[in-house]
Amino acid sequence: MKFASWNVNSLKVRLPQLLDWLAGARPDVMCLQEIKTEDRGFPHEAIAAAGYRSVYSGQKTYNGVAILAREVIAETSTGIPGLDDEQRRVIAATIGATRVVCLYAPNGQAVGSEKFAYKLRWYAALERWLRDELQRYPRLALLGDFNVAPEDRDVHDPKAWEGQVHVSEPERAAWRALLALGFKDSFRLFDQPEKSFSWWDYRMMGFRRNAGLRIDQILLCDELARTCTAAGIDKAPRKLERPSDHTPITADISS
DNA sequence: ATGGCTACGATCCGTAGA
Repeated sequence: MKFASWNVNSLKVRLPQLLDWLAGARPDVMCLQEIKTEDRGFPHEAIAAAGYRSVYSGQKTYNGVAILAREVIAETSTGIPGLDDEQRRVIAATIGATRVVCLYAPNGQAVGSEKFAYKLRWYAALERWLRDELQRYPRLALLGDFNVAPEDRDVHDPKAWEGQVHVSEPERAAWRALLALGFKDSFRLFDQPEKSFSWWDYRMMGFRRNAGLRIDQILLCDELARTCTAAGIDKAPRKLERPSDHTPITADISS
C-alpha cells in the first residue's frame, strides 16, 4: 500500500497536476488538504475517471480536506469529536483494514495570537481523540499538513526561525505528544537527504533557494511502522508552472 | 526594508497562508 499526502492549495487550480501525479505515482490512498472548494463543487467525476473513489469535507475559500482511494472507502467521519469547529480540517475513513486520518492543522499565524491559541486547542483535542482511536483501530495512519516543523533539521534556517510559529516549543510539544501516543514519523524511519522540506515560500524564490520547512508528515502506528518500507518527498510537482507551495509526501507499507 | 507570492471573493483591494 502506498500512502500519499499533498496540500494542494486549491484543488480547482491544481486538479490537472493532481491527476498527472496520481497517474505517475499511483498511490493507493491520497490525502488532500486546502482543497478550498465546497462539497458540491468537488471534482468527483474527474477523480473517479482517474480510478479513485473520494470522500471530502469542503469549505469555500479556506481549508477543506479529502481522501482518495483506489479501494472502497468506509466509515467516513469528519472533524474532531469534542472540538466545536466550523473549519473543515479533518476527515477520517477506513480503507481495507487501515484507518486513515487526513489532517490540516491550523497555521497559528503568530506565537501568542488568538489563532495560535486555537492551534494549540486543536492539537490538544486531536491528541485526546487519537488516544481513543488507537484503541479502536490497530492500523491507524495520520497524514497531512501538521503545520509544525518537528526538529531544527526540518527547518532551512533554524536561527532565523527560532521561536517563530511552526517551530515554537509549544507547537513542537503538541506534535511530539502524538509520537508519545505511539506514532512514528515515517520519514525518519529511513536515511534522508539533509535539508529535506515539504513546503517552500512562494516569495523570495523560496524553492530555488531551498528555503523550506518539513511541515507535512505521515505518522504511523507501531503496526504500520513495522511494515513501512519507504518514505519520501516528491519535489517534482513544486517545479511545475503554478505549483502549490507544498509538495506531495509518500509512505509505502508492505502489509 | 517585517516586504517579497498566490488564491480567493470580492474589487480594482483585503484576508489568509507559512
